[in-house]
Amino acid sequence: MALFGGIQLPGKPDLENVRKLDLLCLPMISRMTRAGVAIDLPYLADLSVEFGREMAELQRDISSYIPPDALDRFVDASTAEDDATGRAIPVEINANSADQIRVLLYDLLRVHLGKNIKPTASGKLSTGKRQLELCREHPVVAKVLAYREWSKLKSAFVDALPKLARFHPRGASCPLCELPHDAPTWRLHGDILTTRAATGRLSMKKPNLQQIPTRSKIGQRVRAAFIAPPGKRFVSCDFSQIELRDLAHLSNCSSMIDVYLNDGDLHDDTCHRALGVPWDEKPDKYKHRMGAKRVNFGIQNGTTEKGLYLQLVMDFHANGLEIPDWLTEEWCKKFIADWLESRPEVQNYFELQWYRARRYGATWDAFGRTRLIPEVKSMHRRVRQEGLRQAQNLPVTSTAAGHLKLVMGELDETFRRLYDGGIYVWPLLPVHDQVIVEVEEEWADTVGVIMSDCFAKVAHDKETGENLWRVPIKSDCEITTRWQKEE
DNA sequence: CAGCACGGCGCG
DNA sequence: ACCGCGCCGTGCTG
Repeated sequence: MALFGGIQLPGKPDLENVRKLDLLCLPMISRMTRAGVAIDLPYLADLSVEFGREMAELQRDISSYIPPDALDRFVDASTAEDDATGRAIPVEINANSADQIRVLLYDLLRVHLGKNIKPTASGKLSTGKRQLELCREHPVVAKVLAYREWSKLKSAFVDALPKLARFHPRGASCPLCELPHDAPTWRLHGDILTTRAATGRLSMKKPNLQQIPTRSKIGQRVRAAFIAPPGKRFVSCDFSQIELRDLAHLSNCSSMIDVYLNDGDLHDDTCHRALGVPWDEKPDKYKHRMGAKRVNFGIQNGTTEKGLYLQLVMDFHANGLEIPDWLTEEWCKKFIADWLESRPEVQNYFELQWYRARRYGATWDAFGRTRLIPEVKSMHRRVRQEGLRQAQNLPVTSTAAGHLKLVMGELDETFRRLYDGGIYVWPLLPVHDQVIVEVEEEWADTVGVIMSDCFAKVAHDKETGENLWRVPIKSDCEITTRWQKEE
């Protein structure tokens, strides 16, 4: 019994097995780092100008809400000198400053009145997104949130990425990346770190290409700056709901396993089981499915009713909808309780992790990767509960991370064979549950099939072909010219 | 000027 | 008071 590379499923701490797993993906990581990914600098330059204009306008709008008698609280030192000359001081709030936003929203405009705004660690009222979403009635709040989105995307990506790009000169074999390319290009080569995350995940820095925007409309425009060079395609393959499939397997939850065996939809299943939607009715996209999705993904992290509530408030706003009457913290509490009650094996499995954390001071995943959890012995309740959530989360996240390392190891071998046959596949990025490669257009479909197949068989015994998981593992594949959703 | 903590937020 | 990361700007300190 063995997976690719002789990896075992010991189900108990196993350092040697994990060492082998971690070494498997190093060759591909080395190739990824050297290849880098091409980026469209002129396009980003345009975005920078446009984003800057949007920010300036919003900053003016926000500043116009400052009460006249409070203007002096927002004068910064560089403009204050004008006072002596008797000229009018141009007062603008620095919308990047949480302190200034806090003063404007809470001290001056009192937008939080009647709302339950929680303080941050240091005791000040939080101006975070989750809190501001509760005060959206006041028009200035929406402006602040909009400003934050443009600002984040501009500073962290649009303006930051070009500074890290390296120039690749024209050449049959570029000395930088060893990648044959006809046109000169700029490419980003982030460092891929293998020993950073407590969960065994890979992380990335300078830049971290695992955090390139994708969720928002504007984010998609940033992501479009990543391009496949002329004549090439991106092939991106990801596991479908791998963490939920792993949770089903690890907890041996019969109802979740049934859903996946029948190629069903877990979110709909949750609507029926925990929300009481009759089995012959189709769940409503917003009333049922949105919440079901949130709980399905949140449950493994020990989400609270408050957390779920705030999350759903944000979901409704993101879809331009009013908060419905039935959405309360009480409702969320019952939802979470019903979820766990209808899937008792999962509740059981979580309790097993808590037990391990308390008894052994550690939890471990399917491959034997172990994480110490000293927090569970803390004097402080908050810290203890933090430890329990970590213990609960680890096996799922860590097992899923192991799956990705397995496919990276196996694909690297496959790609080397293809290379010998004249097909050049260049792995570019690992993104937690997916691998992105660059390949000549004519081979994109072939490579997509090869990758999908490798992903789907990640848990198969490499000698017998038997699926060692209690659920089928599925994958999705996309072929694109830019790193964004097509059309 | 560099380094740091903090609040905040991008991704899975 | 939802897990895991890395990175931004602010505001303070040495």
